[in-house]
Amino acid sequence: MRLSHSLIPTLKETPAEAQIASHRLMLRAGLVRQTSAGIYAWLPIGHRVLRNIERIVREEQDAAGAQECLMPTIQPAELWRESGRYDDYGKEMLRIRDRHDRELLYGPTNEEMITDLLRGSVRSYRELPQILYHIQWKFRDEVRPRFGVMRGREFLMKDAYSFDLDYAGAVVSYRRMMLAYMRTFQRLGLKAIPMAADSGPIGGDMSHEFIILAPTGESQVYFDAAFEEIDYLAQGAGGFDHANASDLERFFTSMTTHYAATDEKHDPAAWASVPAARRREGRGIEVGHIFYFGTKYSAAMGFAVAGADGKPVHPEMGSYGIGVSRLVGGVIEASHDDAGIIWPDAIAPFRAAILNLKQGDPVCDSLCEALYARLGPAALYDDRAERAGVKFADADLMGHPWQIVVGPRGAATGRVELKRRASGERVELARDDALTRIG
RNA sequence: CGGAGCGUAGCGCAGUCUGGUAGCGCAUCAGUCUGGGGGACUGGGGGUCGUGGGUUCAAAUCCCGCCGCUCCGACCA
Repeated sequence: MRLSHSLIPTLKETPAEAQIASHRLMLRAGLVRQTSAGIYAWLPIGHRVLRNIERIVREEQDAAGAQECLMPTIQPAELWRESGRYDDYGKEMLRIRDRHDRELLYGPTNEEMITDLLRGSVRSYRELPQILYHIQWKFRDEVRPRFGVMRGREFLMKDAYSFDLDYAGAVVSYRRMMLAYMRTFQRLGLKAIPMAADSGPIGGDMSHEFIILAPTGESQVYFDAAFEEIDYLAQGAGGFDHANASDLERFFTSMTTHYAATDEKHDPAAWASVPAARRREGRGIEVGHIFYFGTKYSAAMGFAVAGADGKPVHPEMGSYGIGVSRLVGGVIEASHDDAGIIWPDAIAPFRAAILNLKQGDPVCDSLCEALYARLGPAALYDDRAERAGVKFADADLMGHPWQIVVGPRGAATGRVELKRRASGERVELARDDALTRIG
C-alpha cells in the first residue's frame, strides 16, 4: 500500500479515553476507532493484523483435525430455551425482536446452535468423533467495557466444539485442542500458560484458561518457568503429534504437572515447592479458554446417536475458545516500547515499510518504486511528502518488523538503510541485499 | 449494578466559578525556505460549545430533563 492514499490515521497525541498501552497504541497507530462503548471499527492495518492472527488460528485448528464452518451471529431464542440458558445468561446477552415480534439474540457463544446442527444430521456413533469450529463475531453486553479491544462488547472469537462417543474420546479431543492452542500461541510470539479454571456458566468439570503475562492483566498469576521452555512446534522426538495418543498423553501430563494457577486457585504450599529460580508471577490476561462439559447440551437438547449396540447415546462435548480480537491487544501488550508497537513477524500488517526520505527526488523515488514493485503487498510505501522525522516516528509507531530507509545519501549509489524494529539494529546495504535480508 | 467524572474544530485542551456572542497547541490548506528522528515563517479554512427545554435584554457559562462517553469497584473470551 502507498501510505499517501491509505486510511492509516496515526496520531501524535493519545486520545483521552485510552488507559493501557495496547489501547493507546492501537488508536495512535490507526488500527481501530471506537464507534460505541466496547465496539470498534477495524481500519486497514488493524484488519490486516486481525486476519493474520485468524490465519494462524485457522491453520492450527485445521492441523488438529477441526472442520471450519460459519454459524450466524443472530440466533433464535428458542434454542437457548431448550438448554435452559435463555434465562440464565442474564443481561450480558443482547436480546432482539424482529418485525414479527420473534425473539432473537446476538450470539455470545454457540453451544446450542452447533448441537442443533449436529442433532439434525449425525445419527450414528460411526460418524464420531467430530470437531467443528468457526471464527465469528460475538456480542456480550458487558456492564463495563474497557481496555479497548481487550474487553469490548463485540469481539471476534474462534470457538470450536467437540463431539465424542464417550469420556475417553472427549479427553483425547480436549488434549488435542489444548496442544493446538499452545502451538497457536507460540506461533503468535506469545508465552501462554494453561491454568486450571472453574468452568463458569458453561458448566462441566474440566477446564483450562490460557493466560499471557501483561502488566495490565486482570488477575495475578503464578507458574513454573518450565512452560516457557517447551517447544510446542518441535517435530520428531520430544515433539508432540496431534494424531499420536501417547504424545497427547505426555503433552497433557506436562501441562498439568508443572505449577500454574490464577490467584483464586493459588496454593502457597505447592508454590513454595517450586524452586525459586523457576517461579514466575505477574498479571495475566486470558486469551483462550477450553471446557469439557460432557452431555450437558446433548442431553438437554435431545441429541443422541445410535451406539454400537443400537441404543441411543448422548455425545460427550467440549468447547474451545480463542479471543481473536483480544489477541491483537494482547500481542501489543506483550510487545511494544516507548516508540510504538513491535509486531512479531508472523502477524505484522506489513513485513516492511519503505521510507522515502526525499519524496520528489528522482533518484529516491525510482529506488523506492523499484523496491515497492519487488515487495508488493508485503510492503507499506511511505510516499508522503513528509519530513524524515515524521516517517521514522510513524514507522516505529506502526511497528513494521523491517524499515527500508531510502535517502539521498545512499540512493545515489543504490544503497539503503535497513532497520530491524525489534532490535533497533541498522545496516546500510545494496538494494538487493536488503531485499534478500527481509526474505 | 454501586460510586465518581467528562462532553467546546480531526486530536489534546483553556474559557464555565463571576452570563456580554468562542480561543490555544497539534493536525489540515496555500506559499516560501528547508530536508536523515514529529522543522521555520507568512497567510487561510474549519466549531448551531452533546441534546431538548427553562431563566435572562443576552447562555459554552445559571437551572431541569435526556443522550453519549470515561474512570474506580463487583463481574467477564
